[in-house]
Amino acid sequence: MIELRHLRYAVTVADEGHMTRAAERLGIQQPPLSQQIAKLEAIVGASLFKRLPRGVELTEAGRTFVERARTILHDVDLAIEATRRNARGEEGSLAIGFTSSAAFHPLLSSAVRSLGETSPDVALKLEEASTPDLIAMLHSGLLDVALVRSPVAQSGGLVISRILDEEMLVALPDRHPLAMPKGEKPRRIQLSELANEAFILYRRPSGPGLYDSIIAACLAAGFSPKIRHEAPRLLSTLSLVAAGLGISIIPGSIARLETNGIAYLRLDPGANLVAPLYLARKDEQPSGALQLFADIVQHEKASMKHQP
Amino acid sequence: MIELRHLRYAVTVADEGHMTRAAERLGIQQPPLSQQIAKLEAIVGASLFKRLPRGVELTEAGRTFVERARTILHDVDLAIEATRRNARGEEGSLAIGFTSSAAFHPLLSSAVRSLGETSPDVALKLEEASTPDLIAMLHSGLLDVALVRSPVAQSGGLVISRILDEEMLVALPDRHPLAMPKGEKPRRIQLSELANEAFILYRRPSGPGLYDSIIAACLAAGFSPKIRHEAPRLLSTLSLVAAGLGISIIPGSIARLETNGIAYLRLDPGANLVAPLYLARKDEQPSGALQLFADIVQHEKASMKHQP
DNA sequence: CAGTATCCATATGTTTGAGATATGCCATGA
DNA sequence: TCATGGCATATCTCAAACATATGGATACTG
Repeated sequence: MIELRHLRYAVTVADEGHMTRAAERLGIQQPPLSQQIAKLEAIVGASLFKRLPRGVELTEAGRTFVERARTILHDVDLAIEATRRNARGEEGSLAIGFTSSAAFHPLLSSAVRSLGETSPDVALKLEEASTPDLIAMLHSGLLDVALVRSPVAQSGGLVISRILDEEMLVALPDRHPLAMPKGEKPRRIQLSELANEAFILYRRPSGPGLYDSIIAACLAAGFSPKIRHEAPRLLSTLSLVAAGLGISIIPGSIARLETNGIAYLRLDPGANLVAPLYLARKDEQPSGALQLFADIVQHEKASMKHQP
Repeated sequence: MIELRHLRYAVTVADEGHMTRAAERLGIQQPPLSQQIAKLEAIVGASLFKRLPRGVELTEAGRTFVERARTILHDVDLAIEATRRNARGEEGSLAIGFTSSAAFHPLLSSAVRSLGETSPDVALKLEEASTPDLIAMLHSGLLDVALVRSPVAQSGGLVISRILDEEMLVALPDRHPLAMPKGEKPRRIQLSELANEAFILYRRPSGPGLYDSIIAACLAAGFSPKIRHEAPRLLSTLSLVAAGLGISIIPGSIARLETNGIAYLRLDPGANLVAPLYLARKDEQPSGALQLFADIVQHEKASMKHQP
């Protein structure tokens, strides 16, 4: 059976035109090289070299063979290198999913940007979907990784890592009595102060999310929130708040998107309400690109923590 | 060092998704296959397979590697096949040289035609030159084979094989007294009958050829031929004969080219004058195409001998 | 839930073939 | 004519591929 060793030997003998010198280059003695070339000629079923009194010369069939052998050896090197690059996350593909509430977190955008800069040959696919859809896509292999807001059901076979907790803010119409006039020192509001407010919450029709966390926190504060409106899209909640139809509680990263007509109040730490961000992936060895992305996410998170 | 064996093993494991079945296909036991895959992963420096409870699955890096491995293995098969085809004379190149007096022999044209039909992928190069030039081109490798009319000097390193002897004919103006009127039974002429004729011979400025053979035969017949004209091209001799300026002696194969105004007489066998045809090539193992051509020449010659 | 089956990895022994060494054969060069 | 160059052949050694035995982990079945 032909091996790459045979190709390396034939190419080197052809280059040297001299078996003894070729053997030296190859780090073996001349008799085994002579034998291996003879074996190769038997495998191929053709004479590749003319044995001359002083050295050897390729036959025409030998020229045909050595030319292709050279290309094959080069392709082998390329195959190894491409595989290594892929394993290092320098090339390949990565399908990243996220919920709408995770979409606006700067960590996602900075990590994606950083990955793009670090590994321009990695093909990225971004997918926004609900948490259950994201989980299903992870299981089916349509996604490699997903950023979600809650630890999820059907997480068997997945690794769900809590990346960070994001502060939740109270969004209320800027003319709301609780809204601080400009110039006044901002204070942290107690959740219980919202007991009589009309709530506008964003709720996905399927599966859990921040919605349930907010409900749970209100109950813990001693009241059942009056949910007057449920918006089908996250940004719709802010529009309704701006229109004066009620208040909402949203992750801090979203606050930056819409400030017109809306005032944002921070909650008292006792409210114990945060918007966690989870990174979910399959519980198996990750691809190079996925490993790199996870590393970048950790790195970007650490960078954000130390910003003023 | 990576070998084709590793590529074959990886591709088969990938195809089966199961090491034990892959080992069966490869004709080895499962433990050595597992070890060889591990060695390959060490050589490449990346994990190629995820080990699952039931079988294995390619990693993304593994997919990159196996895809290229598959191509490489196919290219190896192509390299072997192309080399075999070349060695069999089914592809490659052949540079054939011939003297002007050999050019018109039907053996050359039929052999070239036959080679073209047998091996359409052999690139042919035909070259007409003088005998010394042909010999020099053989030595320098510009030609692979040459058809010449005389055994040559500086033939060291060459194999000169006499292929056949071609009959020489006397060419004379059709109104020449020696020319038979149409209808009369043709007879063979004695060389000596030409003692008083004006000879027109084709002589190349350099080197021997049929010229010297003709001179020698005339001397053997008891006279020195009166050479009135020497033509620079072989066909010129026939033109001069047709013009009535003298007679010539030419190889029989050329007689078919020009019959207008010329009568051809056969010589008495005692004239001992023939136009030999030699095949000259380097004294080393021939390429596939050259070997095939030589075989075809022998075969065509045998075919011609048995034609009426 | 315990026993069994599946399937790959590890440990150890055997066999094979690549490579080393010694030497032969042939052509060239001095 | 003899020495040298250079590849081929003969024989031996040992590294590595492979076989066998077994282990470890997970899934399946009764």
